[in-house]
Amino acid sequence: MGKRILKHAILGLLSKKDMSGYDITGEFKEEIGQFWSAKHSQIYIELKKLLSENLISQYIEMSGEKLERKMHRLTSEGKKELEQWLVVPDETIETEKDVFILKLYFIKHIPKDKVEALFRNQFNIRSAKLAYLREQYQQIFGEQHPLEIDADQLGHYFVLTKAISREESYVKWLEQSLEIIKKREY
Amino acid sequence: MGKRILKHAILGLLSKKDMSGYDITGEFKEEIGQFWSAKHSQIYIELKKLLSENLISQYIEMSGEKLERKMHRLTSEGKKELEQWLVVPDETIETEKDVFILKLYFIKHIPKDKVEALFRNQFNIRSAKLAYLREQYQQIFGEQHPLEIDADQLGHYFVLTKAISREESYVKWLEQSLEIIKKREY
DNA sequence: AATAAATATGTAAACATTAACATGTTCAAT
DNA sequence: ATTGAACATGTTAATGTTTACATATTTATT
Repeated sequence: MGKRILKHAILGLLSKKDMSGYDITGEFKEEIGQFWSAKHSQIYIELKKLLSENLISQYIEMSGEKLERKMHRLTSEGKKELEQWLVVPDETIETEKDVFILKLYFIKHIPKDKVEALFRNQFNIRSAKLAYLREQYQQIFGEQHPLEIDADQLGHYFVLTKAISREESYVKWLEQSLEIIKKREY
Repeated sequence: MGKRILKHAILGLLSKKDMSGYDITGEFKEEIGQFWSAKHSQIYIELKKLLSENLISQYIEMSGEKLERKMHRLTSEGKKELEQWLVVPDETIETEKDVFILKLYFIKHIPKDKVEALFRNQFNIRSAKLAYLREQYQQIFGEQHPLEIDADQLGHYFVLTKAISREESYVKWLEQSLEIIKKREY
């Protein structure tokens, strides 16, 4: 990190439509949250920074009589910044941190029954995630062929298929590994 | 984060053998670095913290005449702390951040030729990583059957197979997705 | 003998992230 | 009418992480 990813993630989200900080917080709870996310406390601060950098502008929309929604819109500068960032290839890959696998590296110090419990827990969480992602896919793309997907939806398509692929691979590996654990005298 | 993962990662590494800060830094450049890593600046500070918490002890080993290696060893308290941490199932999964996929979500704003360049770049990096991991696997486990692997090596086996599985899935998805990009008018 | 790479440890500043604190509005259900 | 959930925005403190600064030794190569 240290590369202002959140800055550009927000610029990207705002390139789709104007949003409030609350909206952006919500986006990170949807599919893109599988690959980047942030808490509202960080988002409001980043929005301020982007305003002071003139990459976005702000206007107020009212929800009812008193409740303000501070909406944000990309400036032409912001759009330029986003487009420049998007085309730069990343030479290195950051560590995709995974505490479960880290723990497994130290399996020697985990009693066999606890290992099985850890595996089952991880299997349940990952399976649930996979089911959710597949449901999302069905709802949005149904039986649509990838070549027929609207250009506006292509980013969404790739994110969803990537997330599904990641979880399928994870679940499959969990099943295979648990089998090994069970079969071994340990 | 905010859950002292590095603390426990270091305790775990020290459970295998006594190590210096430099050694630990090196470990995070090996396979376990696929799932957790830290820079030496963070590690030396964490070691100090662990010392003050009495979870590790320190002694000096000399490399030559003047060059000190400050070795660290788990205390019984440290071992207990590690064992307790290992068996706690994690209820939530942290976002596995991936800047490439984040960028892809905003593909609408990337010119087609640049998209292909980004894909090729990612393909090259991921393929190289996969090749390295497979080589490691061959060197360490060869044609050995998982049921015959030494208990001491089991953690290593799972970390390596998980990393390989992750990269295989990634590369496959990259190939399929690039095919779609190429076939579409975009 | 000189040099570069690897070994070895540390600190400081900047930046990123989370958790907790803090407040108020609107909408839906009872 | 009340209550709870969702909507909405912010700040502060603590923690985690990276980058850059800083220094010195040992080993292998030329």
